[in-house]
Amino acid sequence: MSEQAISTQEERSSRVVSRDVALEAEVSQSTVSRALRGDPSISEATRDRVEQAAARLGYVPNRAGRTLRERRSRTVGVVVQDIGNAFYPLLLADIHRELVTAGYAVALIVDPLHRRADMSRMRSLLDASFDGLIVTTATLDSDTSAFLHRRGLPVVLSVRSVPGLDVDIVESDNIAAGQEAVRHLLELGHRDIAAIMGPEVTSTTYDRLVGIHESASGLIPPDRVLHGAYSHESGHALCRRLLLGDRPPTAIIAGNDIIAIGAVDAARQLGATIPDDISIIGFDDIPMASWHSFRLTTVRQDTTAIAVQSARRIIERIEDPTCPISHDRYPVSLTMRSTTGPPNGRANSWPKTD
Amino acid sequence: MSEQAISTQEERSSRVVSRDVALEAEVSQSTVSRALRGDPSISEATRDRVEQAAARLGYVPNRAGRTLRERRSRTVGVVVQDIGNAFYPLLLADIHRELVTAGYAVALIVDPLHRRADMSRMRSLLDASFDGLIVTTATLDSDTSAFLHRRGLPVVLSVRSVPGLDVDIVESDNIAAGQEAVRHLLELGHRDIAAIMGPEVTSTTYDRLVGIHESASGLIPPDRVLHGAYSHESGHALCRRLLLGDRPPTAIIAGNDIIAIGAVDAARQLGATIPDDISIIGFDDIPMASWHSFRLTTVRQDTTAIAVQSARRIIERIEDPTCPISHDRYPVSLTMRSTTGPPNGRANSWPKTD
DNA sequence: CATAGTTGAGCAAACGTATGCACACAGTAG
DNA sequence: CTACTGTGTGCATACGTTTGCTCAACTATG
Repeated sequence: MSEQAISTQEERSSRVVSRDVALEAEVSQSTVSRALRGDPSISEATRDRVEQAAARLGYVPNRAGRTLRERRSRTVGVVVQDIGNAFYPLLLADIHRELVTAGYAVALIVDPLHRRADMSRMRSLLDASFDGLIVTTATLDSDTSAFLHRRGLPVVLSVRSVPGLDVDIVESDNIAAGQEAVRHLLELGHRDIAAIMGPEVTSTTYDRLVGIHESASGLIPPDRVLHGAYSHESGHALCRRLLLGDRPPTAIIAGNDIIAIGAVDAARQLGATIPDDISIIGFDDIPMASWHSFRLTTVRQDTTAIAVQSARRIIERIEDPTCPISHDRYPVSLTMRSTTGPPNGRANSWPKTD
Repeated sequence: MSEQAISTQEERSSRVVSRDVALEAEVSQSTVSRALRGDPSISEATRDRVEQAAARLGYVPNRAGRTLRERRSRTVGVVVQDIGNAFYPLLLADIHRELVTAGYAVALIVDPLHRRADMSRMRSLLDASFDGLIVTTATLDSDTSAFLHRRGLPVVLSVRSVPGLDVDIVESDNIAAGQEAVRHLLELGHRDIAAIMGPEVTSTTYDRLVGIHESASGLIPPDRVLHGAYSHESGHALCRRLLLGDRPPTAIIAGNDIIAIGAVDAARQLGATIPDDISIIGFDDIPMASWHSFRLTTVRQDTTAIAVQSARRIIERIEDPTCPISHDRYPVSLTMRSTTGPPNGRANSWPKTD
């Protein structure tokens, strides 16, 4: 009871709690809560008084207290694998904007979730810090998302999917994307096509390959399909290997734009002219693809739409856990630029440099 | 008291709390807490029993509860302006790794903090969600960081700084960086140098310009210094303006690598040869700078060191708020690649295309 | 004037955790 | 056999919110 004596005005700097506001406004603590949350059962006069007191003291409600009481944190975790990859920041920015607008905070979880080993870090996702999770790192060989989901945590799989899971999924029509890429190259007259894809365990690579093989009808044998990371480095190295090999292809399908740009760099480094000597096509259409130095032909995916929808889905699922599972698959579209063209008949004039 | 009857085994899926574990292990709730936190006053036998019970039930401590009780969230907020900018994901990845290793969670705050207007969102940073903040968006004209800091929230300014603030700062020696860039160009023989910088209100641009002017000793008049966003687009547009203007410079200093690459793209688009017709130098040395298509000469800053140090500083400050203010300034180094060379005497052969 | 209805605000109980303090029990020394 | 140290647990409280319920004070109505 002696605390009342102490709490005057000078204690503003550190932590002001609702009881302090209550004292200042000469009401009860519950009235402060209600007034600030806009409860209609509080008279306008009281509300004013409370709001002014709160402003005077610089009160801001403690999140942990609210979370504990409400049993919801209003925070969504976004799991990303490699934010160094230009694609993810893009996605993240849109997801973030959407979630913040809806009143949710965003926690970033950079993580090699796919490794089963790291259970301890996975556990920590269950500590009720998050009302839900947007997972962009799902892999076909991992049951992580399934595990989280089974534990009752709302989960949305974004960009990548896992089949046979009763989880919301937001992705592109990657099979169509693969088909589109091949169709474009076939129309240009290419018959000798290779692919530099991402990890086999990602649905993006898997589905795009399905589409590729569907449209190429046997034209692309398994040994023409290489796998690596979704990185510039990988695209560079694997393209180099292809071009320096026995029988260089006339066209390369890259697993995404970053790989494609790596491939472009490797080809140029070897003295090849794009698209005359070698055509290269990517997926995604990240901003970089349109830069003048690349002008990359690519199968565009609507990243913004996926981001926005992922955010909306997770919110929907959080607020009504029983709503029906959804599977959104967004259409893709070919964006023609300057890295693809008809194959030339002549013998290749490269490598010019070693 | 009747709850005891209900809580058997089946309630695992949703939320298991420490009291449930207590019942399962036949100890008190406090013993569960102590056992799981490794309190030495708990006997090994009991600890084992508790741990097994916890495992059986899949218990994971509730973060909000702990935060409330401990009055610390073990969460650090990282404020970023534009994660679409390749530089920030890079920084973020390192910061994230470091913080997570130290047991802190990372919250991403993408934010135009510099606008005074948006006080409401700033307030929410004070809700005790964060034990501290790493701010990478500080601008010279904003008192946001000062405000947060004055409210007792530990703050570290990373990458960008604000002078005259008693806040920890981790940045590069940007004045030296500016000097270095100019020195390199002067040594190559350039006398007609222009600059395409970032926003004037950022310390990075400000300091680099200070260094530039110091070393150029009047060689670069104010009208040769352009300002824009730290973006490819801005670099592209401003470089184009320079090259199409009355008296194109022989060299351009770009505010960072993204701007530089934008400039490179613009120059190439106009048919200029780099570095023969125009030399371009950037700052940062992001991975992209070394890609074969650019091979950008740039003044390297040690992003990883800054990231790691920022993380360590904020932790230090959180755990001992009274420790002395630090100001780390990391050295930079010129990385010579292929976008700079001696100016050619000939009349420019471009623009070749309109 | 008494009673019912309406409005506005307070009391108190959670939410799940960590921890100071009390205390029971064993073992040793007196 | 008593007293006295440890050693290991449990009790109870506090962290800051939100909210169901109670209740006082009015106003309107019979």
